[in-house]
Amino acid sequence: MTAVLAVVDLVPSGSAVAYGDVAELLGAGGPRQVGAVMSHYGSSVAWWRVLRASGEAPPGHEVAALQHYLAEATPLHGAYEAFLRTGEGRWRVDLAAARWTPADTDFDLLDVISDQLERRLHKLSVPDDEMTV
DNA sequence: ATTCTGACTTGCT
DNA sequence: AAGCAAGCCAGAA
Repeated sequence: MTAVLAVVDLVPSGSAVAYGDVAELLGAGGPRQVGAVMSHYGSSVAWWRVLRASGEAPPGHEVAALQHYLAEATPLHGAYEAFLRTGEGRWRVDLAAARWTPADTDFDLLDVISDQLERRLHKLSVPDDEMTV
């Protein structure tokens, strides 16, 4: 799960990724696994930057998420104004515009992260000097 | 070993 | 645009 959180940490302010994207970058598990991790340990990272492929915020946290989106100017769709006032109305993150695309330097980090995960799955040891990243 | 469950996705009405 | 059925993956019961 630390691997999932590590990836979320790489997502920059103002952008976002889908659960499935994280799984893909990690090269292991699926969207549901990522969702499971986020529901239990997400509170320690920028959880609002990980959402459904449709652009909908995580269930039960749409209000808090929306405020973050507005704060960091994340591209949005729909009537979020009304939603904020009346709680009515549908809106979503414009994932087409907000989706995070890792840069070269990010891929290096992702490699290390997925590598550690891989080895953990094989029950092999991970050297101390690689446990941080 | 089997069944259930879920911060998921996709494809088809 | 919105709902529904299936597929999918792992952890829990």
